[in-house]
Amino acid sequence: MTKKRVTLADVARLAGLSTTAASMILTGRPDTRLSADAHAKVHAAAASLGYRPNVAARALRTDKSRLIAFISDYVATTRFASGLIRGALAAAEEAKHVMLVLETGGEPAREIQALEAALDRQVDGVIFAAMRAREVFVPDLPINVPTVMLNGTSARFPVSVLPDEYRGGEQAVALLKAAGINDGIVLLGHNAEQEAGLFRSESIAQRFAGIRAAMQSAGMTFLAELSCWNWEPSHGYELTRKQLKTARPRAILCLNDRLAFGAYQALGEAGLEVPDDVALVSFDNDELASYLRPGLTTIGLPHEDMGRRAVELLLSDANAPELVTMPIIERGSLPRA
Amino acid sequence: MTKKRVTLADVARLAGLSTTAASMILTGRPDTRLSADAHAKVHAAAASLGYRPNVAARALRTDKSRLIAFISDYVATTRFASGLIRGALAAAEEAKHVMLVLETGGEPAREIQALEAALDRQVDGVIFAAMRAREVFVPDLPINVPTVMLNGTSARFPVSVLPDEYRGGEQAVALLKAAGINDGIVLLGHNAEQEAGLFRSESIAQRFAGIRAAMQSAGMTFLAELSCWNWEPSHGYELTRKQLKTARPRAILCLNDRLAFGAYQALGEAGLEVPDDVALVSFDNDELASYLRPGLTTIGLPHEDMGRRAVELLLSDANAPELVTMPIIERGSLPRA
DNA sequence: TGCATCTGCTAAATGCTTTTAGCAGGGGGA
DNA sequence: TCCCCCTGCTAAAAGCATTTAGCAGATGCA
Repeated sequence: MTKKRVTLADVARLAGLSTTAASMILTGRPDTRLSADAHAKVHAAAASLGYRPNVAARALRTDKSRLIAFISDYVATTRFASGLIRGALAAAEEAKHVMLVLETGGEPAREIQALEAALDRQVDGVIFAAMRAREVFVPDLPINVPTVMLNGTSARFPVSVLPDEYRGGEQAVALLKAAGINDGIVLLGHNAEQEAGLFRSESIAQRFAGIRAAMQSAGMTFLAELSCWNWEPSHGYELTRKQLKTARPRAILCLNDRLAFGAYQALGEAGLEVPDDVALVSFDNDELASYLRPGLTTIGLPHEDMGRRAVELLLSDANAPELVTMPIIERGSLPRA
Repeated sequence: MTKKRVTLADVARLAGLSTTAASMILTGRPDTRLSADAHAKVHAAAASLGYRPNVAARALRTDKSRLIAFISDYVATTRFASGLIRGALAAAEEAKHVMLVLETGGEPAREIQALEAALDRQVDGVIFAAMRAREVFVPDLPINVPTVMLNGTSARFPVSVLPDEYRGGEQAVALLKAAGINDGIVLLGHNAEQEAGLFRSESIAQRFAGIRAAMQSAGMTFLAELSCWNWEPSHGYELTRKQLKTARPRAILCLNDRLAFGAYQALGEAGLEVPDDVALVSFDNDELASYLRPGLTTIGLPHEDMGRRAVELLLSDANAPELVTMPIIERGSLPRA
């Protein structure tokens, strides 16, 4: 069980060459002058011994660890944004890197610890991921490796990966229009006047902005704008129920799928059919959206793509922020045009 | 930006002592004979220089990396079992370890690569996590660090962490009985006769076994057992609809929350009230369960606890499997007794 | 005074790989 | 013949921390 590790020296000895030669051959150096015979012998020896390099020793010498730190507030923790990790993991694997994941709960003390733990391990780069897109607190430690902000921004690190919410907002409105719905639309989750002083996140602000711009340029206005701070199913349910008592909308533009879920419940209770009586569009492409009947058409948060992109940017030393486009997931909650 | 790292030698120099002394003091060795004065000087020097040990160098010498590998098939990837990671991450952090997460999609080639990547980095232990509890394939490589199976089992590694499904099954039945429901119960998701030759997983088999044992010892029988292989909302919906055409059950025991979700939809369409017309109990405590109205009472999968437990066992060199109890999450889908 | 023991500390080896500097021998050109 | 260059390879240093073995001086005891 506790066999000694086989080291490069063992390989070299078996091959009858120096460790220098073995190292050069196994790391695939290009400009070496070692003979084909030497190559063959070293590879054979390595294979027969089952040699695996000691990454710690290599890291010590080269200062490269093929390790990426993924530091997030709640991403791993919450099923909601886990697509970010999934994409990052996949891209890291393709680039033959490995990912250290650290969760901080958004607490500064833990953020410092996480970053220190990562830096101590000579990570080749760090990704700061936020569950909800926002200005992220980054501990004030010297970081001398590439850094990218995922689903968040930081004044200190310019390269970030965010969903293109503005266009997403526009698309939601476009979907309604394409379905022939021009009025009787209720916006569920936000009321510009009531929430005037409040700020959710830059990303959500973009979503609003895209929606409003598209509405305006199409000459459309909302029948009502229903505000609530938390976007949970129960709020969607209550707000929709209340709305139904005053005027039945032709469509509901929901600011996320959980609100839409609540709206479905209220609509169902009222005996209203989706999409014929009232249509819905929403945002996020939460798992829920596909469970609903009929399925909810929604502008998806491209978490997985974003995660991928983050490690790609990290590894390519990019230096500009990137917006990734939100996919339109058409299901059955809008009438066919 | 690219300042040289400060090394132990720098600290020692500033403190006017040897690196030996600095090392001993900073690692907090117990039986050293260094003076209080020396301790103070070294700590002061380390603090003023912002010294951080080079983990690679330390790992090289000590063969300990304070790194745990979390190798899973689909856990990080799927929001479903992400609680496993969450718990593991939290426990690792408490134990001042850091977690490498690797995802394999259940593909042997990737599993080998993941394990090699982990072993190359001198991890102090590895956790093999499976999304669905099952006999897990573990690559046939020499592993000379503690290993625990999380939500799965392996003949090679005896220590595993599994949910106590048998008791969970019993509890679900007990809940029904406690609510005064003794008959008219349909089991949604499994039919013992029809699925005779089929095997889902040991864990699910335990769930069935617990249910049957409890039914039998209470002298109860099912009104019907509805079989379907995949436990998605749409199946729950269809099966429940069909059942409603022949006989209305007093209660539905759903094998997971997604099936229950589908059942709610069918019940709603039929104008039936939960829990007064028909009651439901289910398994998993999926996020969905709390969104339903009324909330779904369910026997939860204790993923987070399991994840925690896995790293605790790993770090304590345990050698026996462990069953973690499934919590009863009471919401509103059963009548109050 | 002489010897053993303790106190407080350090030199040097060690872990494994990468990389720099350079060696030995053969061939070509003058 | 002499010198230079090329080929194919290696010795040794470097990277940073931990750990073993042991040294110098002080103290205790007879």
